[in-house]
Amino acid sequence: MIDPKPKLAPRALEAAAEPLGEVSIPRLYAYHRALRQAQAKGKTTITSHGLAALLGHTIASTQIRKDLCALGPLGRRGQGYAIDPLVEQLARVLGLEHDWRIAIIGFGYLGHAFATFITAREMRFRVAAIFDNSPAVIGQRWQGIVVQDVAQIEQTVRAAGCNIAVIAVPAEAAQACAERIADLGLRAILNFAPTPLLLREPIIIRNIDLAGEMSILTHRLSLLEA
Amino acid sequence: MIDPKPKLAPRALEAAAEPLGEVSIPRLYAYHRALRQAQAKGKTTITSHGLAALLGHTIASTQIRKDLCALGPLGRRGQGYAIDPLVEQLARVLGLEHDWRIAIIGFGYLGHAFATFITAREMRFRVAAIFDNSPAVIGQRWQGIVVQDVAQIEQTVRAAGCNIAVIAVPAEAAQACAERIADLGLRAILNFAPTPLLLREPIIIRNIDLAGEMSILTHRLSLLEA
DNA sequence: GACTGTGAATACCTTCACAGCA
DNA sequence: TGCTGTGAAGGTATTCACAGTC
Repeated sequence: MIDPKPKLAPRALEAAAEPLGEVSIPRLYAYHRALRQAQAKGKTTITSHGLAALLGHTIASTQIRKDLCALGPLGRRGQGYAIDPLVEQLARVLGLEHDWRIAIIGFGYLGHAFATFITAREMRFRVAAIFDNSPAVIGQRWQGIVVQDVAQIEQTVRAAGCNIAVIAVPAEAAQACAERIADLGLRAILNFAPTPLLLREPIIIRNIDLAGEMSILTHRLSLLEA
Repeated sequence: MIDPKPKLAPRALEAAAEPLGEVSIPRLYAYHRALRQAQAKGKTTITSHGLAALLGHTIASTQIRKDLCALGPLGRRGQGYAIDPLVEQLARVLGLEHDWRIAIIGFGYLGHAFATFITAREMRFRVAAIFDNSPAVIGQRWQGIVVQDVAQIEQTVRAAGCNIAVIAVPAEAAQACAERIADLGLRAILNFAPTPLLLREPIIIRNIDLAGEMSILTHRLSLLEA
């Protein structure tokens, strides 16, 4: 008999491995964003080509169909997709139904910028606690939230019921912050510090490496000049 | 992230080197960063395993060798790599030899944070012009640079000799900014606005989609709960 | 005819295994 | 023995081609 499942790489130790590719998620989010705009304009159906056009053809319509097809039977052949159920299903898959409570650690310009940015666009993301270690910053208010001393992380994060941490501290301090966050039982970190976070627990980590992004630009620019 | 996947005529790369994979560049940058730290500690040689350890084993040593091997004959079998020439070659490939002059468009929290962050770590990146459209911000100074009205982009960017633009304006304004930048002849954009930029010229674009990154976290968190 | 859904083909990336060299 | 360099294998993501449906 033929073995139906030779799959599964020795990846992180998660119970149910995701059936959905990591790279497709940001695309799904982009679809969601574009479709809500279409919704707001009163549109009720759309084709994969139409959606590609909304996205400036940065994603091929074939790719869009593949992605959406993986979420279930959402389209009608010959017709296109009904937008409402599509948006709903995307929100479900992306986990946008919950309200997420974010702890921001490090409230310099970056932490500040992130807080402002993420709450401006997405109602589902709520900043629930803010920490810094500078006396000049501790005690400040941002949208009614008082910036706490990082020493308070354990009590405050627990009390505020945070489930996502954003690390926006200098590289030297990031690892220690991450460990405390992990010990608290949080399972997701967005890390702006240009250093890898090493944790024993199975934490979901996304690194945003601004200097790394710049290096892609400079690399390709210098190729152009050659 | 959701970059157009620059098919682009590969003739642009020409004699320089074989097409270096897009994904490898941030890794090369991470090597560069780690190796400079090792340099600062007085180390002069390192093995691929040693470098992997410096990176917290987030990258396999095999991968490191593959990446470095693509840059030329840099290691000595049985010995390891001499750090100095390695750092030098990495800097060359990444385009870190030039001084890059950055124009920041949109000087809200995000633009401000980016300016501070990128100049703090990397001497090669210099902020050369800053723009905003808010009267409250125009005229402010940041490290000696006066924030200009966005209406001044054409004159100022040219005069300042900028070669990279960072777009940190609201989504609605991003496309127009990008077009003006492209018309000015700049060839690289780092875009924080959550909208695809559509340009006729072959511009190198990197999108940083903060909400998209968050959606990856929420997606995987909701899988864990299931 | 128009559009979705999907196996097959392709391109790309990473890991493995080991040859080559100090 | 220890380590780099590299072809081959294994996986994953994207594109193609077309069958299926309205």
